[in-house]
Amino acid sequence: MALAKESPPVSSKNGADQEAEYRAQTRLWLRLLACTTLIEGELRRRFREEFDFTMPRFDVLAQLDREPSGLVLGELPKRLMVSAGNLTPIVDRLVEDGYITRTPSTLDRRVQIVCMTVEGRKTFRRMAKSHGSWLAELLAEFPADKLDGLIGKLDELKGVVRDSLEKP
Amino acid sequence: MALAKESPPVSSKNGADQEAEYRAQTRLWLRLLACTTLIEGELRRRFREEFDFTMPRFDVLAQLDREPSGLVLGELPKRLMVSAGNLTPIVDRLVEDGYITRTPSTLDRRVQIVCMTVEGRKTFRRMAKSHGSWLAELLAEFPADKLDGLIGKLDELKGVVRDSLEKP
DNA sequence: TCGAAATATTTTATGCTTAAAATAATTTGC
DNA sequence: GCAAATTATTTTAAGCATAAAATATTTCGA
Repeated sequence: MALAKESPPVSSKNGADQEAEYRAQTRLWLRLLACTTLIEGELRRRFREEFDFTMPRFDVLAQLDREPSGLVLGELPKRLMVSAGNLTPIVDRLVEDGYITRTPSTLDRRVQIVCMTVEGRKTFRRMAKSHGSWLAELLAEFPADKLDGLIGKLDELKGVVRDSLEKP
Repeated sequence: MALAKESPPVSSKNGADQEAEYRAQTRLWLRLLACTTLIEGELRRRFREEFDFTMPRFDVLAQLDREPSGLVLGELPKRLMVSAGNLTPIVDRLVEDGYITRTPSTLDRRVQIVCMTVEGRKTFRRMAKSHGSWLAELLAEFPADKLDGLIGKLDELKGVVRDSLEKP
């Protein structure tokens, strides 16, 4: 039913219609992407307008906020699911701006520890509060009793995708 | 129950715990972002490895595939939810590579019509088939009977977010 | 112990993305 | 008709993202 809404399957001469097999999965992906793009764009805009900040910078601070004693630099790319090279200039600037510190480990000179400063923590907490309220506002009309259900389904989705990526 | 899993609410001296009010929405956003990031990364990787192509380029072709007579250039940023300036170099390169044409309108010299070439359509169809099968593979373990339900919930989510963005 | 493999991080090249300003053409209001 | 507003598109500047190569350090193995 919902499957045929956008464009009806076209029967192929060669038997099975490959395209139709993929349709539901493709539709799911397009919806997921649309939701994420919409929300991300609005969050980005607000971060810029209200705090002259970016989401990737906020994401780094969010990781460090939960680690009072700091994090090994190499943990950040893993947790944030971005490449290591990507983080270098972002961390550079957060250090320059005084939000975090970057300290070489005395045990292993390849390793560095990044840690939020007091000032950084203060700024982060303020932004995090706004971030939460922006989301609450954007999603206000989504039925509250369906929130947990959707979260659960997305958890499941994340699990199957991750499994699929790890196995082959 | 699921609400308190990641980090338990901390009661505030000032009465209501603001953070707790936002928690469910924030969790939803983080799941959404995680799913999208996982899938997008894998699709990007495969596009590059298999076709030496990028997703933004594929997205432009996907729009044009449905428009045999082409599209006014200005329609693309709207449909793809990206800025106009963003598309300029992407369209430039697709023209250079012979996948699409860009023709100035005779009626209004500000306007240009973009249209897929025969070669472009052939290439796109080939990539689209792979794209569908990659998604089918990534999502294979997601229960088929829950697919439409999740799509529907995401449609609803998209609706409420869009409404929230249009009104204020 | 000393050369090779492994690990942590940065650099480089390329491409996407935005916002804001610039350019060019058309339409509107007087 | 013609100046001003509008519309379509490109340019610019800044930042994010990746992959691949480079650098520096440590660990491992013969």
